[in-house]
Amino acid sequence: MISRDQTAKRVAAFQAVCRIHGVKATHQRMEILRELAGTEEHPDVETIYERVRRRIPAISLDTVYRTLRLLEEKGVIRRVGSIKDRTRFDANTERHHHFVCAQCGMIGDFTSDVLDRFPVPREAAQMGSVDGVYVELRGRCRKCQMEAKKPEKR
Amino acid sequence: MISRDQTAKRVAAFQAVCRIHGVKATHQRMEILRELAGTEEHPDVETIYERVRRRIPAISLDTVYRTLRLLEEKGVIRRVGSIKDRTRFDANTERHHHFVCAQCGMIGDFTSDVLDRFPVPREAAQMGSVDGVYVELRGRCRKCQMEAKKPEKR
DNA sequence: ATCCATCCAGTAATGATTACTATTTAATAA
DNA sequence: TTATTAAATAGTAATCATTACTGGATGGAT
Repeated sequence: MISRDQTAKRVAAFQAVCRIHGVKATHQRMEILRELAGTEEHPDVETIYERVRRRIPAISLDTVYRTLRLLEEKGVIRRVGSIKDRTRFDANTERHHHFVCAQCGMIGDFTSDVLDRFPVPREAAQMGSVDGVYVELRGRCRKCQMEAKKPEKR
Repeated sequence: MISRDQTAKRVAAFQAVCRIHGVKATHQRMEILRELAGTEEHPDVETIYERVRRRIPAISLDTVYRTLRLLEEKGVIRRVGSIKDRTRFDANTERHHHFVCAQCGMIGDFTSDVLDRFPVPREAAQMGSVDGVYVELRGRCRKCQMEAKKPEKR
């Protein structure tokens, strides 16, 4: 669980970004960010929509999409999860990487000094300038491993 | 460019896979794989479709999608490129990683001993079993860098 | 408190991918 | 080689996530 302080900090940071970029810090935007900043689940758009709806029943799905695009543009959040159909989001912009369960889609954060110090190979450097490294470990999460072992459920 | 030998080898390997798994090695499937195995471009579905159409004019887009799914299931090809909308494919199943140009979508292969030896952090290992590591370097390719420098084109 | 550019709700449109069905074909054996 | 049959294909419709559009609503500077 993310601490209230941490969540509040991220929301406050967004308000600062709004002033700088001249975009409005509306109720909808704050709630969407608050929702994302308060979880480690890396939710998808539909999930964020459902949850924000509990606070703002009339909010539209398009607003959620638009807001997430805006937040990403401003560098406040990031898109996570390769290949898969539904895009998932992360309000943690500190340097970290992801473990993804191929079965249930669970995403977990981890850090790695090795990856942080990763020297770009000459071979790759020759292709162009490198802005970032995206790393994803793929596997089967603990929970899915357990369930695979005891197929007692019918 | 991929050598004819290499391409032929990949196609032959697929025929073997077909016999083992009891799926038919049809003309369409062979041509789709031949197309993908003969390029280093990591093409998307539409591109593969257009190219195979030159050899099999009546082929349907659905067949291309179905075949690529099949090839991926059998471990003959891989999906590449995170986040983006159009999925791209790679017939090179040897251990390697990708450089992706955020501007034009160019994808290049590279290898890295550091990444191949990457020890899964305890933190990540606790989340579950790790099957694979997906690494992607994101940046701007040489060509796009050049074009950005001389904005003479109107 | 007012004004106006920006934003939002509701809904339609888009674009990639998948599903469906009647017809064709690959693979096996006679 | 030909017959047989399950599997594969072509053509097209359907689906699903995401994006676009529009008239009405709202944040925030004055």
